[in-house]
Amino acid sequence: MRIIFMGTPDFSVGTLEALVEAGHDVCLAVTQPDKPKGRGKEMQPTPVKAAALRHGIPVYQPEKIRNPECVDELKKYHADICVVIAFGQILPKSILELTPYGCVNVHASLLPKYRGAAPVQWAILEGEKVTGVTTMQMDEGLDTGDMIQKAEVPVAEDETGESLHDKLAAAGARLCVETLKALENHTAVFEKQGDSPTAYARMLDKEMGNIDWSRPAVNIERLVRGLNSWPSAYTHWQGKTMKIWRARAEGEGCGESVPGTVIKVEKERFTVQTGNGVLHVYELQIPGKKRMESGAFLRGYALEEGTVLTQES
RNA sequence: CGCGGGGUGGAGCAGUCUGGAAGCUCGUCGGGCUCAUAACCCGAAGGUCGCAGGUUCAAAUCCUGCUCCCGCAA
Repeated sequence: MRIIFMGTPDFSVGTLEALVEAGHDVCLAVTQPDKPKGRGKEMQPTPVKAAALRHGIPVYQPEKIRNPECVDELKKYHADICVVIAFGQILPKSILELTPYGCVNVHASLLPKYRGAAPVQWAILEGEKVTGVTTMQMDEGLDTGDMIQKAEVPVAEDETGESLHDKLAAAGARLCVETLKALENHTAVFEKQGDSPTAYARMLDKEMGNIDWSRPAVNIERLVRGLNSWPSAYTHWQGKTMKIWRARAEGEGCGESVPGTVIKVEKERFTVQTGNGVLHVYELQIPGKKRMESGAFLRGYALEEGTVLTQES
């Protein structure tokens, strides 16, 4: 099929390449404008743009896809279908109806669960054992279109936002190719979503990673895993930000110490009291340093039992 | 030129302000103790102190340039 691809971050790249690989004619890649990024605030192409350029696919980066001239631009390509995956802008009806097959979206959850911007991480934060990807025929609602196909992906015990992201990106790429095949063969079955049983998976932000030690340890562990590798869970120690990269919850009960207290320091880990249960910390990072094992941290810095980690710096 | 922290044996740190023999906690290797050990005791190896230049009798330490890493911000 002749495809207009719309996507922006890493998550989209695998699907773009799978479509090319499957022999489809990707005639245009629509992606967000370049933005200054990184420490030197240098302009960086989006991952989709970089991939498109590698494949010799034209790139279009509208500031606002809603502008009428964008629709005119897209019309020029006479595509059969638009494939949208993590594009980052809401599409107007005129674009949804632009091509014969309309717009198909790959969403990183088992819809109707976790509609919204960060379904991957929210599945971990909510403690899901299974999640997946869903393809759907887009409509004007946000992630509310009729579902076409799904693929389940189990959530591992030690799953992180990043590891799950990679798994789902790969699963989404495979599923998308399947879905296009079904559409082409007219064997696709559309299924209404109904109401979502979960809250809207709102965008992640840095503040979410600030650990509230009064919460249950299992929830904090999910926060650590779900927000790894971005934006990461963190706490404060000696006025410095301490990112927690790897931790495990254990037990129940609130103990005698206030939540956030380091109640035990061992050779390769230390243990923090939470509102319910304790959290063993295995890997962390402090400003100016790379991630390090707790053991390495404890050898170089004096972390004493009784120290309290706090939400405020 | 967005703000800031840092590069010291294999790991994590101290020492830098107030130049003057490389330190701490571990790891590794050898030996000992022990039923045994991630425990304890004894000993050993291992470092161009990120790179280059400068000042000095003398530089990890002061000055200049470069490079790599990281936190914040986006």
